[in-house]
Amino acid sequence: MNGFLGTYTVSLDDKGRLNVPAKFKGPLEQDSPQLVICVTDGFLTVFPQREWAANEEKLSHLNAFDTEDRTRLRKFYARATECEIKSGKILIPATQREAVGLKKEVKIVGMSKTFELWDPGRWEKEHPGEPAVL
Amino acid sequence: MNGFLGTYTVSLDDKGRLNVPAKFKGPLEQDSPQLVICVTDGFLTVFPQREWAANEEKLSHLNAFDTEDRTRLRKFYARATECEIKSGKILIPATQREAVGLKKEVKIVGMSKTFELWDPGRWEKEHPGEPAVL
DNA sequence: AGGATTGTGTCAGAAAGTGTCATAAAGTGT
DNA sequence: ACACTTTATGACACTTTCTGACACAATCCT
Repeated sequence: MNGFLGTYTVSLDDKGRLNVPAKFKGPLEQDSPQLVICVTDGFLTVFPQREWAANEEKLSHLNAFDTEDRTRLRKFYARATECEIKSGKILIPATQREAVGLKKEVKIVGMSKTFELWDPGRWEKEHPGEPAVL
Repeated sequence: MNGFLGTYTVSLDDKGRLNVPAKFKGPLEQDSPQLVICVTDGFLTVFPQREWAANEEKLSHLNAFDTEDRTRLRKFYARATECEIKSGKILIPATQREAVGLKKEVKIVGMSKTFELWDPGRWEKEHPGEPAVL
């Protein structure tokens, strides 16, 4: 498997659940249904459990007793939420949807080890050169 | 399990009890209902029993006869209180609520092994870059 | 002791999250 | 091009969680 590739437009259901495209289901569920969704600059990044753990590892040198380090840790942890795929769908917490302006339609962008969720409008604004269908 | 992640806004009830979000209940109650709440710089840090013990361990090399070390220890111990989750809620002692200005609304910020309690106003002031909803 | 304050358990209604299914749409093989 | 399979959508019923409130217990104070 080559990880998450490609761009899809999918819809959120009435409760804000993302319908995960079939191509992403495999890689996502293969090690565990757990995943972490993190607010990044204007979009959401979805980390499969294993990948999140790898990133967390990189912060292990920071000292939770140090005020500055704590601020750095907070930036990382405060914006994240643990989620799960259930029945092929992922519930995106309302706060996170609002943080990046997700409405009914969502662009899913594969980034190999992770993937991103964008509001189509914002995606278009930040990637004006991209082919329309993507 | 990834520890405490994410930011939630919850309310204190009429007696100052924190409604612990469902996602935090598991990790909090798993080893014991005991926890320690400590006044840090303008917010409260909540340590599950086990995590508090681990931190205490790290301070064990400090020398209680050394003036500076004693100051450091005092910072840690004097500001802490032992609490418990009961019926899914944690009673935050009035002195601690007042120390960091907690009113009806409280921001809960996951920090992996621990989590923090902030007054929303203060949080906003110290983290102006954060997405508004967080 | 009596009264005030603080702490605890519980519950009902509202809000948010979850499972399932029917239909529609897209993809596949012949 | 056709029949068939897989995937996506929207809807609904159901469950869990959150909130605010109340009643009661324990503690403190004078």
